[in-house]
Amino acid sequence: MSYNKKNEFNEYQINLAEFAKALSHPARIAILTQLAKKKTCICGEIVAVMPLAQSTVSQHLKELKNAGLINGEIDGPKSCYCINTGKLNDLANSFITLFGSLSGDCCSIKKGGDNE
Amino acid sequence: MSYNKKNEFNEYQINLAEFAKALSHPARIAILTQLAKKKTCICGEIVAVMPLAQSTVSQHLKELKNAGLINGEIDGPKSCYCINTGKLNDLANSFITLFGSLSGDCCSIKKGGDNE
DNA sequence: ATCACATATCGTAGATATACGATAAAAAGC
DNA sequence: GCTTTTTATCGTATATCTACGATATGTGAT
Repeated sequence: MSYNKKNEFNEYQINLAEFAKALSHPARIAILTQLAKKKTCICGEIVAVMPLAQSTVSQHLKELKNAGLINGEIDGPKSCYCINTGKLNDLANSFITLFGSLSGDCCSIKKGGDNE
Repeated sequence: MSYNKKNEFNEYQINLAEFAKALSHPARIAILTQLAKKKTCICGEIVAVMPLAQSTVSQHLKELKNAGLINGEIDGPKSCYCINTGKLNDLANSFITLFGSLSGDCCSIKKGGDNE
């Protein structure tokens, strides 16, 4: 019947979840980190640094682009990516706000020591 | 041959990605928000507020628990959940650090205006 | 012991995600 | 125009996620 109920939540929750999803693979974290490290926006270089096939990296780049976290531009035969700082900061701030709102103390459950 | 290469990334990246994955569904964001709102740790109440079946909510709770973001405790016939503030703050801080490191300015790509 | 209630787990169907190689597309150089 | 280089897309197999109903489990009351 229904195999996806994501849309029944509110936009704020959907947005945050989508952002989190974009970051939910180590390769995508690694790509973002790499893009930040070399301020010039590499592309084939990313492939070289990753333990993944070129096509797979390209797919991850596409997802990051779809999420709006990076921009891409064609530069001759190469492609040139860089972080979309505005969007990323926006979402990061939403996340930080969420974290803040979650930090309240909780009920009676054992605290201290048990961290997992 | 290999359908999962996540382990070929470093631990930091894997940890952040797992945290992000735990947050990558609106239902789980909603659950955390709800847990924070009512400081007393509800459980059946969560089901009541969600557009999901009881078993589905239970599954989401389990994932959050596996990720270490919430604690669960049996309280009579009910189950009682609450946010694991320590772990959540830890991970949140890692994320905030990541965001900080990504905020550098980028190459020549058009800036301003294009926010996807 | 039995019943009622709350929750967890099982089984499962369909959707998505992740990975790859193969191939297409687009630009630069010959 | 053809080749090389670089990247994107297609087709695909397998794994994982998401959802549900059904059922098991566990507790408290009767």
